[in-house]
Amino acid sequence: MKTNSKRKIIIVDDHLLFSQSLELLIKSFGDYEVIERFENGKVFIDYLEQNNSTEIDLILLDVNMPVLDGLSTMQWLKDNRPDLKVIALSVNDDEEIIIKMITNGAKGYLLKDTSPEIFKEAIECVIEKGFYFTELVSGMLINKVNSDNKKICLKEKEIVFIKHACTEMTYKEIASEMCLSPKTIDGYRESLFDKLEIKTRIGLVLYAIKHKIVFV
Amino acid sequence: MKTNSKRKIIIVDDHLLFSQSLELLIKSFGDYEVIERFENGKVFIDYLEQNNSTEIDLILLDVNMPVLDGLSTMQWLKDNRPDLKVIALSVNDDEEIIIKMITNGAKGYLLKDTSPEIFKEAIECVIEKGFYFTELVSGMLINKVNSDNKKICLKEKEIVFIKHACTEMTYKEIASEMCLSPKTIDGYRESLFDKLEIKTRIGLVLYAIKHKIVFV
DNA sequence: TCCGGCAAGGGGAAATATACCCTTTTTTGT
DNA sequence: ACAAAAAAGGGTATATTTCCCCTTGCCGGA
Repeated sequence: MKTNSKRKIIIVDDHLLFSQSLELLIKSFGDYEVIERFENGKVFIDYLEQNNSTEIDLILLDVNMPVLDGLSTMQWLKDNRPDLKVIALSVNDDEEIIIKMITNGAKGYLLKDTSPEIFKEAIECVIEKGFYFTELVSGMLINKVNSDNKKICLKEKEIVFIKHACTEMTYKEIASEMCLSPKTIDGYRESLFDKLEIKTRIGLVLYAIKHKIVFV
Repeated sequence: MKTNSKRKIIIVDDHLLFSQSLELLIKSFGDYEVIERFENGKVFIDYLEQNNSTEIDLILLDVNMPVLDGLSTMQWLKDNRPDLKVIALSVNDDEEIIIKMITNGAKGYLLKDTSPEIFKEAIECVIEKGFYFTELVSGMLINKVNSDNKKICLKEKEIVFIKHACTEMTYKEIASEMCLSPKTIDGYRESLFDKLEIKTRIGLVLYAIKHKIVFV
């Protein structure tokens, strides 16, 4: 199966220190070569569009990047190059992101505090067998399919309202900002309190921040 | 000045992929060797206490680590080993953290998306001249000394109150929780609104989260 | 030592803002 | 055309915010 040429890997990561260092690490494994490095999803996609016939064995994709992040890049890959194998790399173990990366086709998800040995194993595994999941990730997948039935879904208007609720505006001001009656806003509030199992606007703010609806 | 032996560097970073890769990068520069790597501040300090006479030319210290983070480690170094030169490494440019790292004696602060060339320059500069600051960091330092006069300082009771305010408790409940009259709580609230230039409890919650008084 | 100031803790009262419940009108999808 | 949402209103009870005042204790200067 394997030819005498080395496996071709691409790194997409905005942390230049990391990506350049990682290239050295990968080289030290012997069987691999890093053919390209990109500092965000945008330049990587540009490259793919220019060079759509290049042979690529594996992509190491950082999740947190400027311009075009790992998730958006993964979504593009799912639609345009589902043949490419991707291992997502990230510093955080945010369940939501991990699930999304995998449902968009990532073949593995590694934290950056993974040991080089595991890392090497993951690369080999994805290239040979097609996937590699750590216990952390498998656990999340199982956890997800079990709790997927009662997922809370917020409508667009509700999201807008929540964002406004996370400011010092009064409900009355929010209503006029959204061109709705204060009473309608009152309705949004009440149904959200019910849905999210909270009792006060403070609870709503905490929920919004925790679930990354608003950023601080 | 320089002997024929290489400069001795220690890396403290929980991202094993990064730290091992970085070691390779540093080696590739030629003049340096990584004599030890640690995965958090605690094990690093343990090492220092066991080997207090080891010659160390430079420490590369990650800011975000489990167990004992970069800031706490820096504080320990300031008190116990102010002779050691440290370059802080981080993915985020949080002004507060940067300032704190530097006031605790860090000789440089680099983002992980720094290019390897700048990185090499920073290492050389810190070892030879004693410090290296990027424009980003210098800008923050200037910005800081200009606004340092009106620094907000919160008292312990106020902090406790703020933490309670970031829950769904009413002020009355907070008062009884803190064994104070609701009126006293009202006084805290009013003076904080004034001090922090906010108008509502929502503003207080946002302030608390932004300034890491409470965590979400 | 006395006195003024100041900070912490507490109070009254009034104006808004929030929260909750229930009903009516309008839109919308099919 | 009809049921289901969405939008809006009425009314009321609490909570929050604002403003001004009072006591007590402590500390530093005259």
